[in-house]
Amino acid sequence: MSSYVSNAPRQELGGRRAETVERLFSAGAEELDEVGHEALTIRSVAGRAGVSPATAYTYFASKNHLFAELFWRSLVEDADHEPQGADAVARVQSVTRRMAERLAASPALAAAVTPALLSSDADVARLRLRIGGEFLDRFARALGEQPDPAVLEALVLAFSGALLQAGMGVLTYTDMGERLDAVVAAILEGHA
Amino acid sequence: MSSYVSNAPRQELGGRRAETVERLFSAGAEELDEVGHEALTIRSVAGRAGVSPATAYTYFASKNHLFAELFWRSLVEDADHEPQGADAVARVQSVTRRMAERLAASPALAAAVTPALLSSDADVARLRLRIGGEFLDRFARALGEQPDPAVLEALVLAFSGALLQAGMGVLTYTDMGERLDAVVAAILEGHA
DNA sequence: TTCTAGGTTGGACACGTGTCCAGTTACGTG
DNA sequence: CACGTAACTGGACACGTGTCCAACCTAGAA
Repeated sequence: MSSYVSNAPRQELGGRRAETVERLFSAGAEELDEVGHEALTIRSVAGRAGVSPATAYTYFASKNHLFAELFWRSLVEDADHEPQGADAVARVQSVTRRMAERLAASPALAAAVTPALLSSDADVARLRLRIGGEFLDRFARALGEQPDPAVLEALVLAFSGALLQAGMGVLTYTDMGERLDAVVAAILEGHA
Repeated sequence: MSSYVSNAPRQELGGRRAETVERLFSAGAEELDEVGHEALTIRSVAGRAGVSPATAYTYFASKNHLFAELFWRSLVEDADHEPQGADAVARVQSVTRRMAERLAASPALAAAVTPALLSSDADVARLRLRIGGEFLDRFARALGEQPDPAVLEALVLAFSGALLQAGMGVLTYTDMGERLDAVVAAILEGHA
């Protein structure tokens, strides 16, 4: 079942609904770092938001959709942040560092989103594409004019990989930042 | 609940059990590409293997554990394959190509394993580490002596990333092979 | 043959998921 | 104020998941 939120892109949803969805988002975020994504239930989120489960389900098709939506929000929240640094290496590193920091700051969300994005849910699929696009944009902007497509792709893949590894608990999100610095440098070496 | 299979590493399990588990593996693999990982049920696999669900659960802690175990098997099945090629680039590419081919050959398993490996299940966690180790080994071997650790890590991350993207359906597994060729070349450029 | 583990079984259990829909409540427009 | 519609509710539903355990086979040793 396809649900309301971000369903019709760019179309803000009206007054009452906006409030309800807002309350659901907050409740979701709180619940998430209180009990973690495993224990979180749409019903518990609904309860915390003072709303019935049925209502929650009109906004979010699934737990995974909620996670994806929360992640997307935290991503756009940070959209204004411009890559810092003189050369491409530094700029790309500033992007990965920034993302790693934000993930480290909300570990529960980070842990939730990786599996969530793999869901076959239609609403998740839509967000997945947007999120992927956003990553791509950020790297492209950091690289500057005429980026080598293979390099750009290598960066996106390495970053996704890091996300995956961290999601699996092989890497902590703070490690991730440091490791990616080296990886970025290695990838960009010889690509002035 | 921790289950039998690969629980005590290197310890083959005895006659009767070995047969049962074997039947479960085959049934699992068949079921997997007949109905896909979403629809697959431990109970249905048990049924197909001519075994009760309770029995199946003594071998596999969960659906995810089954997928991880199947993937691990398909990986070791291919362990003897040596990297081909004169230089590091070619050798690494032969590794990624090979993996991509195998994944393309069993798309259902590929689609199943990515989410499965993210499970917090203890049995899955164990396999996850082994699998990660295996990837690392293969790349290290392909790179030859004294590989630059950052390069090695970049490769592993890019590969995991590709796996993730393909798992999300952004990439087909056949695309994956080709794209990785370019990415590998880009990463290795300037690292003789 | 009888005994005894190791394996297997059936079936009930508690819980979570997402769906559905008839009925109720709140809002803003006339 | 009254009324229609948009939003919400409650509660039942079908289904899947993984757990548990007493009873039951079955093969091989005594």
